[in-house]
Amino acid sequence: MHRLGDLQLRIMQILWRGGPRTVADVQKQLAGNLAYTTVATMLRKMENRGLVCHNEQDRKFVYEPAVSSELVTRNMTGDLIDRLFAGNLPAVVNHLLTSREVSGDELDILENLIREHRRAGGGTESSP
Amino acid sequence: MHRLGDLQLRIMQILWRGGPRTVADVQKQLAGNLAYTTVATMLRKMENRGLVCHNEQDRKFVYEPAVSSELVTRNMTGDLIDRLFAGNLPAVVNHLLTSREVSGDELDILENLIREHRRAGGGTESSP
DNA sequence: ATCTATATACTACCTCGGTAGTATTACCCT
DNA sequence: AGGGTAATACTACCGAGGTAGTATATAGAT
Repeated sequence: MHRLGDLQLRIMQILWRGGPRTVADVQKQLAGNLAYTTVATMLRKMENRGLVCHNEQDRKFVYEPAVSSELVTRNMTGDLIDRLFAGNLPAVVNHLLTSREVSGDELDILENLIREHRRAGGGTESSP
Repeated sequence: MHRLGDLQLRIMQILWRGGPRTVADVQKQLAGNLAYTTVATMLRKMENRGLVCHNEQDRKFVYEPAVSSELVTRNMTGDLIDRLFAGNLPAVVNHLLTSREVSGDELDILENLIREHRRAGGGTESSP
């Protein structure tokens, strides 16, 4: 469902930041001088896809996200994990650890994340 | 560099398995009855992109991967992590833990992964 | 009343993934 | 030698992301 291209994702990220939202503002915040009409066209296409919506105000379209950052992130990562790792979460993390430079500090953070998640009731008990 | 579509990735996965590699074999192993020419065309396009290469043998093209599974996996995950998480690995793991059902067993496995990785010399010491 | 600046709408074009039909080549069998 | 069979080559087409030009409406200034 949600497989966003580069430009679309960058636009969503601008809208998610909650700042200004007219076409002109989005264009200004997009690094890389895209034509005004390019941004406007993209926003219209994205609205057709249900990614954003707009209100008219003062003759200008003011856009806002129609889907949350969490949902898009979840869909996109889930999609990749299914395609590359058959949904196997430990395989993902293993790949991340072995294919990247991970600092000791980061390893600490990861351990804490897991600990907290376990305490926070996360963990579908499986083998009792 | 490496942003593979669904069909391309499924074909690579078949080739990575090391089994038979003629067009007919790839077609057979692809679930979902695609036309023979579809598979052949896709393989030719993928060869142009440097994803696979072929040798002729007995009047048949025998394909094999030109890039490793590890490289493609690394590029695709890295691409997504850069686009969604600005390269922040802990943010990725945090998202994975909070957006999915993770069993207690899986949490154990993750902790072990991190421990082993730390022992195995992984961990670019940062704050000495 | 008209001109100008700005905003949106429409259209066009390119690339790429995906899908497949048609054409061509070459082997093999009788 | 001729015909079937199986392989590759070429071409075409669709949808989507991305890019932008042209047309049109409209508010504001003089």
